[in-house]
Amino acid sequence: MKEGPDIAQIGALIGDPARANMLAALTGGRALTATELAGVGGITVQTASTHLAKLEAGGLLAQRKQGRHRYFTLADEAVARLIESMMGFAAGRGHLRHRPGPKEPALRKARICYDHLAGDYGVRMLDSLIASGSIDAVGDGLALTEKGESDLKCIGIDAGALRSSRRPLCRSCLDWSERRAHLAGSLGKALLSNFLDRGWARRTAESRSILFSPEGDRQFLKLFPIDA
Amino acid sequence: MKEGPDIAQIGALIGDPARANMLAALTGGRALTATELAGVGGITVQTASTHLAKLEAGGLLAQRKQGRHRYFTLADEAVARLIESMMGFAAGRGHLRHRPGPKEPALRKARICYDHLAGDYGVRMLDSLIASGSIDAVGDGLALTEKGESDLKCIGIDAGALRSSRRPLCRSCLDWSERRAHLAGSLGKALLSNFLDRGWARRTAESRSILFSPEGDRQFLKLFPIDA
DNA sequence: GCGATGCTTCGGTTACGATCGAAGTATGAA
DNA sequence: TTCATACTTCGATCGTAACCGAAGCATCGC
Repeated sequence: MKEGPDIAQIGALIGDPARANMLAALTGGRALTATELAGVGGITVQTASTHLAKLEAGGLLAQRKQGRHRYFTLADEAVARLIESMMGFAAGRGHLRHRPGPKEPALRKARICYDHLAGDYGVRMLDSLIASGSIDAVGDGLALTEKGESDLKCIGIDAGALRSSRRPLCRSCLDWSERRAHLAGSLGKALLSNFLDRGWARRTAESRSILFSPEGDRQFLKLFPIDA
Repeated sequence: MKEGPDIAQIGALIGDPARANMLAALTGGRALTATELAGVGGITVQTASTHLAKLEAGGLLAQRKQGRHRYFTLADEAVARLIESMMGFAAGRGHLRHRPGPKEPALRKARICYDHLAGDYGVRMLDSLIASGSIDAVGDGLALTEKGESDLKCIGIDAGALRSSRRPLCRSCLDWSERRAHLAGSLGKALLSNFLDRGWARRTAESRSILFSPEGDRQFLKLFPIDA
């Protein structure tokens, strides 16, 4: 009965709480050192080291040596998608690790998902882009319209350049907190970078949450209105 | 750092080889008894029983008592999608459990994926539907066109009726053997049922593969041509 | 009622892997 | 060179969970 690919291997890799925590932290897109990841996982560096070696051997992580540090990241976007999709699934089943805590509200409002904006703001942005006719939604799929392309140019995003990369321009990503889609892909990444560059928002040190400044908040809500 | 849903729990559930085998077998869509699943997992019934209880407690399985049998199925389509997406991921990383065996070719040609057609034939069918303008593909999304709706009516499928269900009509599902999309959703299910009803193909007892009769093969290839 | 079948629960064994202390390697700083 | 930092490897411990035999329920056929 051994048919098809081996999902048990990956399942087991993700199945350890310490490893799952590390992977979730890396979904934040930032490269982290072994010591930082040990903190995230609640274990010593030695243990973390063996975990990280396993994750790398399993193809989930990539590492980059830099001086005496070793920075770990998710191997590629596919890993990030897998983790996020499992989070979405888990959230739907009520497999929550804890009761809503203090940091939760900020996370639900806006957080980073690999390299793009997620949470309430991420969902709102996509809704608004669809409502304004900048993005076409067909089923699960998303496509940038001509109107969208010219609108984006106004805020300084060149969709044509993004299109040349092998990565899909628009991709929908299921949000585990909102249970609705937000915008991923290279366009999602470009938009978030744009907000950060403008100083509308900034990433936080240890968490995945994105903090908007009062002014950035105002601008964002103006740029992506929601009709009643 | 405990942020978000608990993916470790589901990872661990899928992470055991015996459980992974059972889940993969249930992706075949057929309801299986505990004894059958024990065989699939290569373990005794006692062990299988505890595994199944865990999977049910985790929300991955549903069971239905019928006489002295107990039939297990995946809890819902979301579970099937999760499993298939993990298979796609695993296949992409080369996490294969074994060298291609004797049953492989049949599986690659046509197999069942929860309740719709996958494998080479599944991919071909979707390609053909898109090429003929029956289905619109935008990004990852799929939508049935008016032409598609009337074409389907000719072979006896009422898309309007399917639309009334809560389940999406068209959904793309990544094929782990072909690494390309095939058609899922209620329409995917309806098409496969149609082929089975017509006697073009039949399911096999223990495997996920779908066997086409010579006549069914001819009809299928005629109905879903591929342009050079 | 009886025995047979399908499945679960209990008890005990076993093995694997997560864990950490301690020692070893590499890089940087002084 | 010497010390400090970042990380890995080694070795040993410990817990958990997978596993099966045997016994316990439930349901069917007779």
